[in-house]
Amino acid sequence: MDFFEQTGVMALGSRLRQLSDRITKDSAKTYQMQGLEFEPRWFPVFFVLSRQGATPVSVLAEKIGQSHPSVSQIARQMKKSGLIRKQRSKSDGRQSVLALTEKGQQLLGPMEELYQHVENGVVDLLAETDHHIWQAINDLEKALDRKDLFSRVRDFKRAYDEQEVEVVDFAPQYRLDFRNINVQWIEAYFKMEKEDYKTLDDPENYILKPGGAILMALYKGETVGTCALINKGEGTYELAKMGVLPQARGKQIGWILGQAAVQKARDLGGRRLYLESNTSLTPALKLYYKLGFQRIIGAPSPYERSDIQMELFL
Amino acid sequence: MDFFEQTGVMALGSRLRQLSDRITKDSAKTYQMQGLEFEPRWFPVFFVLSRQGATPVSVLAEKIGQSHPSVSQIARQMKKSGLIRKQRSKSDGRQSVLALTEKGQQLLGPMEELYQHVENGVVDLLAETDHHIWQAINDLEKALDRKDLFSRVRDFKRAYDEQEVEVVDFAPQYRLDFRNINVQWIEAYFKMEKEDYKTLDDPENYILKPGGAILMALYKGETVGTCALINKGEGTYELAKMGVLPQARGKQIGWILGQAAVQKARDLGGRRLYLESNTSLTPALKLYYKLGFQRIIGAPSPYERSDIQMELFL
DNA sequence: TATATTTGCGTAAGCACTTACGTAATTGAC
DNA sequence: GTCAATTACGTAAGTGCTTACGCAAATATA
Repeated sequence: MDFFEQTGVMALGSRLRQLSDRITKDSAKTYQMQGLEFEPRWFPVFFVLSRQGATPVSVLAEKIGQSHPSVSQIARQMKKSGLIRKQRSKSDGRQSVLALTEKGQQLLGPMEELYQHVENGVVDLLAETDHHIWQAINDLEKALDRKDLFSRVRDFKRAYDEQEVEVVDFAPQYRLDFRNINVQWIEAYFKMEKEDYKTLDDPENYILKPGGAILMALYKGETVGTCALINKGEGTYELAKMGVLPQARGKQIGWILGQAAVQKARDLGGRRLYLESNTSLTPALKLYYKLGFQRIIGAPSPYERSDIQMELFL
Repeated sequence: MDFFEQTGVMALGSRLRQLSDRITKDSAKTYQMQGLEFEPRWFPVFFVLSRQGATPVSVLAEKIGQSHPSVSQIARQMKKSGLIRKQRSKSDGRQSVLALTEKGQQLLGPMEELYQHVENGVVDLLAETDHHIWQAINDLEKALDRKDLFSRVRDFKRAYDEQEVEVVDFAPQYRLDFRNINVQWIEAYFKMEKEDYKTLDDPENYILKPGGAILMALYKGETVGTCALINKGEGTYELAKMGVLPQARGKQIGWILGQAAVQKARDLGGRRLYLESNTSLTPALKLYYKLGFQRIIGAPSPYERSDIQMELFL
């Protein structure tokens, strides 16, 4: 299986499944050999019932680490085979309590014997390995419990992306990018309004000259996002024209850009940031909350698409 | 998951599956995070196609260690997503050759980046474990390739059973067992014949006195099988009345009993063993062949159920 | 005490594989 | 060259799990 050597760890899930299938298939054969009409998937339930006696479905599910429908299905099969009995709990009418029948009890002997053979077989098998799978799985599960694989990968990606993202001040060569990025997102969700054309076509006069600012986000040197601060007087700036290209989403660019904008507003001597948005843009709103903005009511808006307003005191 | 600590290794298959599911689920999230519309199960196929270029379905299946229908299904999904192209091979009209499309090629960049993040995440994860899962799986698979789990377990069971089986000579207290075991199997497959009653009801006079022998097999002290040698004169003995109780099957009792019978025939000075059976009793015939018997034709039979005759020179 | 919420569990459907099976193309045997 | 055997692969159905959903019983809240 040198395929897995090449892919490294990307196909770990696939590989574990193959191993699991292989071992489950062999288990099935051992039951048959022992003359037992018993399926490998029943084992966890059987085991718990044999040690604990009658147990409700949900408790079983929790103990064996599977979902309750799984236990429910196993129960149906085992009941059909006459190994278990199912009863409503008297103390709690919702619970369905499973217990071994006579026939189920009779399996205990041959089962114990089989455990012994399997134990021996596995010891024999593991004697040939340098690295102990059982402990390795234990260690792995504990490590995953502490922090799952996704979170670990995500953190590495974030660190990588952050290092590739750069926020720079507006310069004439960005005029077209500034316009395009904004047109892109506005047209994706709404319609361009008169107000939009004014500022996007001539940002120097409408934003910069009155004491505002424009920031550009670069990812690996490419312009992928932008936002503007519009001077509203009395220390208030409006955070507006904030957009990130769809192909660059998921790289924390909005977050980095947003933080830079807040800092820029402070640098400009601002005391309060203000923005207008639309409740349908949930990811954007989440970002604003994360940046510290809070919802306010009132104040008339020049944008038709605005149905929520927020502010942040610096 | 202290459940698995208790079951030991019996639920290894189940446990590996849970691990696999857990990791696959996390993988799916990493693709999403990277902004890729890509499913974990596609990865092996994608990987091979990206390294090797166009490849037929069966070759892919072999390389990634899955069945060809699995590749076929993955191919359908990936084609629907526009990542691959499917073409009949020109050199072999049966083959369906898969290759990445333009869109598929475009995934290569982001994918490579993701590999890096996942690699980092996994290294981070494994740094917390004392036992290395990757090597452990490698070792385990190699050990399974040498001899699979079932064979190992089976061998331990055989050794155990053999040690629990004892073959003893007939004694008066076995008269009922001898009769019952034979009636049991004869009635399960055929009908009792007059000849049967004679020998089963009075084995001393019909078998032992004329110079024959009867062996009883005991499993953990219980009588579970029997067979008889009937003296036919001129150094020929008939192996007959051989039966093992159904609940004791799969413990090599027939084999042990058969070997003992052959040895007993030699001890009695026999030169040739002879038997009659029925072609519908395949497990029995397999045993006889294994003991060294060969099929012969001719010779009249007193049994109606006999349709095959075999002999073995001692 | 009524009512909303939560809990237990069954059914249905989905997912990532598998085996079983059918069909068409190729190869081998004579 | 013909015909049987083999090979490639698609579809269908099965397996061992999952999530989604709905109903009824129990519990919390007012």
